Amino acid sequence: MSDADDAFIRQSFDLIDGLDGLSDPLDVQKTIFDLVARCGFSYFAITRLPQPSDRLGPNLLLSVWPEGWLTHYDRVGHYRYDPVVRHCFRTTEPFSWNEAPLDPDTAPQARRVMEEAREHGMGAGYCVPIHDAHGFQGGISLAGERVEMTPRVRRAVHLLGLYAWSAAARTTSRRRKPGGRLLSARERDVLSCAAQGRTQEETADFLGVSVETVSTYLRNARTKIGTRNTTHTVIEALRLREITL
Amino acid sequence: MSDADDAFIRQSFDLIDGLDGLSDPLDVQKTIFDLVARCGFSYFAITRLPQPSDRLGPNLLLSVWPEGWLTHYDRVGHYRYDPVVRHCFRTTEPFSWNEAPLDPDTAPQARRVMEEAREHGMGAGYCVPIHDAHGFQGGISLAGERVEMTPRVRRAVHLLGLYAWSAAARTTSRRRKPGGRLLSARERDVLSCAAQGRTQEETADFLGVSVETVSTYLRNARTKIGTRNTTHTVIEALRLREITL
DNA sequence: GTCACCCTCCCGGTTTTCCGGGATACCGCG
DNA sequence: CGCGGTATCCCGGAAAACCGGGAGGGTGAC
Repeated sequence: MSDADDAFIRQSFDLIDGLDGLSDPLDVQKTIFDLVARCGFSYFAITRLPQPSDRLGPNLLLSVWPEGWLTHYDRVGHYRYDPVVRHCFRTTEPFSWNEAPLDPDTAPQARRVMEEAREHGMGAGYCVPIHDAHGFQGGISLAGERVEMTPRVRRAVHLLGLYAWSAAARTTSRRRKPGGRLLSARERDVLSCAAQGRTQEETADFLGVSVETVSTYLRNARTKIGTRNTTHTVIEALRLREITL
Repeated sequence: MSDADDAFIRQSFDLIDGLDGLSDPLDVQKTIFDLVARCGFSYFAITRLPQPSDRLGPNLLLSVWPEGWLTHYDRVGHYRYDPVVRHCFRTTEPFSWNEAPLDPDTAPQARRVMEEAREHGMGAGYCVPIHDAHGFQGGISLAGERVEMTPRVRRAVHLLGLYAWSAAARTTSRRRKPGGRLLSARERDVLSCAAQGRTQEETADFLGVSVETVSTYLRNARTKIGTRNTTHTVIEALRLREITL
């Protein structure tokens, strides 16, 4: 309720207002970092996540992160056990790192991740998970020696995280191009049809090609994604965002 | 940037701060409505959504809605064609009702929904979709004759919507009993297996039943959900949250 | 001007799923 | 005590999907 809070909130909104206009990811990074620093954090990272990957590096969008931490994190394979990452899959609410529960079966590894983070100057952190219509997409994490934010500042950070993430995803247009896609346009077409329950014949009709063509597309999609049948392929394509509902 | 905006934002944050303490849904409803009215809206609704339901009524959490609109909406079956609802499935970003795209195949029905809403005093609206780790969960819609909000107010409303929704969901403990589910446990099992690419035979092995049983489950699930084949059923079951990935 | 895709079509044979009948048994509700 | 729902199993024929080939034409890249 303090004036400091109000000032921070106003600045957050100012920043959010300004994000739309930015096109250089470094501008985004700098302005976000300024704000992040104002609430006591030393580091932050905005990252796309799940993806067929067990490393964080290739998925990082923007970050100001301790020297050597990322490479270490990836080399050791922390991604798989990081309780913060895991918790992101389950919740849409922002949370403090220490609130992330430890899975009983990977608790030792998880503790090690947190321990090593502490040694790198990140004794505490705050994470805003980002979900879209298909589930967990990524997140923004703030880190420092300690976290001390009023509930009100947390909420401002929550909102900031949502918009910062989309600005980061937009400006670092890593992928997104059809070149980055796995499937061809036609392959996506037939999978969309399949998802709607069409048979190959109906799909062929709908797309104005022969059944054999449709069959070929489905087969190619199967081998490309490495799936076992059409149902499996549709589900995976959905997860990979090759198609939408 | 105006003082009015700042005042609104401050009040939004005050309200959000206060939501945690409320346990009576009517208190939540009243305070939200006060705030909603301040940015020019006459109505609002907070609703849980997809669910095995083609009616909105049973899923409404809190609302201040025009007389007779809801019953009409449900009687006519608008839920299935409402472009605002449909758009909620695809996006996590708040949007104005007029930004919701019309699906080409249901455009006439969709236009009718919007037309009738207008006749009920809701010529414009603003919707904040709510998603959780499993996808679209519900939303909060504000409505009135016109929408005129500055970008900054929209963002405050966005944040407000997120917290109002969880407060509404928490206080109206309208729990969906497992009895409310459409499919039986076994039917869900076989669909999960199918989603992972298993054939009926493999599924039978996995579940320790005969292939015929698996086949029967799939068939029953098909007829229950009203789908055309396994792929279609899996997709729909996913949408209805009967199964998860 | 190859090379690599993509789009399109075709074939024959095999596997899988779908369809629409069954059947038995258990359980809870009224 | 039926009635409805679930869980389990069975059958035979029809339809659809899958498999592994082949093959021609287009386009863009190196």
